[in-house]
Amino acid sequence: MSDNIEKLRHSTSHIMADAVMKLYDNVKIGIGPAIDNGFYYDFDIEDKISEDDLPKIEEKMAEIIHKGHEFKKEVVSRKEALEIFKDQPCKKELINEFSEGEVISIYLSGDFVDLCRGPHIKKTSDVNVKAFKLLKVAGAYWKGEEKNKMLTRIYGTIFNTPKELRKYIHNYELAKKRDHRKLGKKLDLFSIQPRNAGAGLVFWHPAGAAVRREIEDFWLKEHRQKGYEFINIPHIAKSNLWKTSGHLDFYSENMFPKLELEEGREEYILKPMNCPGHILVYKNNLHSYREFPLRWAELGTVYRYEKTGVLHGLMRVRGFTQDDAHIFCRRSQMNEEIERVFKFTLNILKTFRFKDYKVFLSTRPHKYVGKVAQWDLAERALKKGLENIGLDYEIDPGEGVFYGPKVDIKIKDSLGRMWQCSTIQVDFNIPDKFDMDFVNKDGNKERPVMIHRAIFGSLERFFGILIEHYGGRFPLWLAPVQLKLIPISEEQFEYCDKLRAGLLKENIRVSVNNKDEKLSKKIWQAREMEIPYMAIVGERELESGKLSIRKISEGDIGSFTVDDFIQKLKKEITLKK
RNA sequence: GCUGGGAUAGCUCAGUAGGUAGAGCACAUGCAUGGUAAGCAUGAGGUCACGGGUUCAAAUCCCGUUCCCAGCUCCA
Repeated sequence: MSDNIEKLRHSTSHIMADAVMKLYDNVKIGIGPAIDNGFYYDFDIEDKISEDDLPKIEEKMAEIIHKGHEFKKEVVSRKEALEIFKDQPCKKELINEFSEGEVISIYLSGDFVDLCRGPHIKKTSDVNVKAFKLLKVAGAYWKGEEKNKMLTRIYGTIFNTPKELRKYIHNYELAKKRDHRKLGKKLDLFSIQPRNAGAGLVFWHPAGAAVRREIEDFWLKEHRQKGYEFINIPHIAKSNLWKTSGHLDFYSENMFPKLELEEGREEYILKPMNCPGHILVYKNNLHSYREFPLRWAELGTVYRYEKTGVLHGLMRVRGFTQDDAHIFCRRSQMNEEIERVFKFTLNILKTFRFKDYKVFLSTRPHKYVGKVAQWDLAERALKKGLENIGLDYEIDPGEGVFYGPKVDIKIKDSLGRMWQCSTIQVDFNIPDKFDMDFVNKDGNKERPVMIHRAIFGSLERFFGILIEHYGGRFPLWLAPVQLKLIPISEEQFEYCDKLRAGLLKENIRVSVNNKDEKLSKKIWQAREMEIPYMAIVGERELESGKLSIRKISEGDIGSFTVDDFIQKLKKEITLKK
């Protein structure tokens, strides 16, 4: 965002606050910054504001804009500031947080005054009234803390010109069409059935499951090549396991209630993570340094009790499958393993043509287990790994897991919301808790380092991201149906069935449209379902043994013999284009 | 969980001075046998989210619950 547009947005948020204060009684103001794509302002207000009220506020803003008030900066003392904002508790709180000697400035525009660092545009009339729009109303905790009061937040946006505003709104509408929840229904990929099964529980329909299977196969092959072995663990285990791991103490609010069998017998717990299970496999044998590093992977399904308000399509669910792996190694191997995981991860993301992601290093949280020195060591190891492969990253302070710091890769959805997918976590603590060891060169027991990692994160979330990333038009290798056979009339139904059987043998996902419809409609239907290839089969094709092929992105691409076309498809599938 | 808005056919949605429900698509049947982006007709399909209340009468008004949407907080 350029400084210019940021100034404009921030200034417009002042104008909005001014308008709201003029329209409603007893308005207390929070903060009102510029953000990506717009601005917001938070209000503590007795009246309820709904989206229906926005036009009214916009009108008032237009009035203020037309008045052309100058934005004037004044530097004031703490005492003066407290006097100016004597009726504004949020502002007073902020003023009192200024350290001694820090410059406190206010900005005036007309009779509106705000505690503000600036900078601002010159005057309110520099805002083009046709280039701003208020977008939505939402609640937001004061200072972003759940224990604080919830304020009313109004979001808006502004651009330099009305044309840019229209473009933004247009793009936003287009982006909404890519929403995986919408496409999931349209393409019949999955469903979530709160009434019949429960919120946040995903049903993968045949089309969605076909994509998942393809992703899983790819994942499996890649991991095997990288020296991973696969294990499987049960979905429930006695609660003492979760006591040992620390989950009962540190993670219980995200866990489903315990499963009680008989009165007085031990309870069972539905796993919210896979690591304790993997550790039990480890601990069932004696290990030598010679085996290391051990890389154990599993597509492990976990269940987490998430608050209803956070559930979101496939992106945030209550039951999901992680492409989890745990690497057990010596300390001396740790750095190399971390680097390997980073490279592996980036490589896999590249296959799905992801380029636009952000990397975060999350450090020690408030609630943590273990010793600070070990945390520091783990954080340094991750940092070093990131730097060695030259990956740009941001620090996310206090966002680590309770047992260790992590590096996350977050990917944007169609509306720009970031979702954590890949994660790599270095853990010295759970090995401690489980008293894990291996025999070193000298015949002594030594504690292994554990690296937890997932590349997709969860298959559900990754699938959601993928649907939006491709806008529902999956590349051939992932497409639920790769080829639609379209007979022109009933005369070719039988021939198409035969063709289908042959193509299935070649591992092509193919289906026949045997509806009693016109050709043009069948083409339209296949396009609606984003099927990459169609083969039109009429009398001519039946006689010649050729297929008339249509590619979704290019239209009619001519005719091919069946064998040639199979080779063409297979080549494209292998290349994962 | 919190703030605001919602929940009507498989899907997208109409249905405000309270009077027991409609459209398009999809589905089934019939007609049409169609050559590269939606042929015509007919039919079937709904405890209007769930539970309570007000009323002679509730999809419609009120309360609660569940879930959904946009944010916030929290997370893969």
